[in-house]
Amino acid sequence: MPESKVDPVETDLRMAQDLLFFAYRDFTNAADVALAELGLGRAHHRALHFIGRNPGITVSDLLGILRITKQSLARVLSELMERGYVAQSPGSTDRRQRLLHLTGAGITLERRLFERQQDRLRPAYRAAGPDAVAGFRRVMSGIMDDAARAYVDAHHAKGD
Amino acid sequence: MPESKVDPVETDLRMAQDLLFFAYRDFTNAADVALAELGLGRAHHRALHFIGRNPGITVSDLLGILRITKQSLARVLSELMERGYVAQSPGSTDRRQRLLHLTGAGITLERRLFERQQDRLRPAYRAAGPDAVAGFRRVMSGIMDDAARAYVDAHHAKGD
DNA sequence: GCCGATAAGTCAATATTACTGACGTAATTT
DNA sequence: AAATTACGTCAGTAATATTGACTTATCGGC
Repeated sequence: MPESKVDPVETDLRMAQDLLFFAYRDFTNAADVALAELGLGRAHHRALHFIGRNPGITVSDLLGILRITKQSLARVLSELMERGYVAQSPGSTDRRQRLLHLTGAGITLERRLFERQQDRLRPAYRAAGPDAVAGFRRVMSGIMDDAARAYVDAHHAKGD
Repeated sequence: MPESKVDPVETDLRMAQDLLFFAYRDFTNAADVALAELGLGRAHHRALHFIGRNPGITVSDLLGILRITKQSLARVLSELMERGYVAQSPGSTDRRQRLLHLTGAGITLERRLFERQQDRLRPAYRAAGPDAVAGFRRVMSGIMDDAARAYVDAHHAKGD
């Protein structure tokens, strides 16, 4: 593979800065209207997403994914629990743990937010085609750090 | 192109949520250490980037790109001007405008921040290869809105 | 069974980034 | 001359994040 020796030129990397800024801005914006109706923000959406994708996740594992402080997460989590979107249950082997999961209402809300993001994502994927999507995956995986890449690999294994 | 009829399945779209979160998180984090040393934040970096890529940009055009309010930008811009990273000059045809550009120090700082992001981007691009990068571009362009796509197309035309 | 380490929650204070709405000034357009 | 535009600014507020210290309950090793 001779292309792996070709150094990406600076203009390519400049473009990537723009792509990441705009795509992330508009992708996250997609769910904002639905969130604002409920008085919730993006931090709540992120928590809902990762709890929904990882039912029974511990607080410390969630902290490790989000990379925010315990205090920042505590506010978001207690609001989500007050409103009945998230519930806790003590760990079966380790009772210090409070395993997090979405309630029925939480699943419904998370799905609604996901649908708004699908509206942006689905046309982009269809227009770009499967090969482009595979390339997108490879580049995005390469940008994130090792721990994040391990998470993605574990959750979205090839034959999954 | 039969693949354009294939609907992306939900697991693909779920993966995209993870990819966007982690790649954006780690990409933006890359410049944070250098920013923190100077007491600056990501908002300052974003302004430096778009002024640097668009010398002479007007305040309202910059507002349209960043999609923040005038007040949020004002604070960031005045800090950057106080510290001598950004300067203004009146528009030649329309003297109401304050055209923004980086000073020598601003160019140096922006380049330093860019280098930290290159450290993440360059290995990802090299490992993924040119075809993957092209796919990455197509998908990311598809996710952003029309105005953002027009900006990217104008700034990074095929034969550029 | 004791004891250090761990999981989680909490308190207090603060910073960054963002928002809304209103108002003022200068320059341009009609 | 009047309306509009570009920019700046003031006041108040909200969401998200931070650091540091402290408590409670539980676990694991000795």
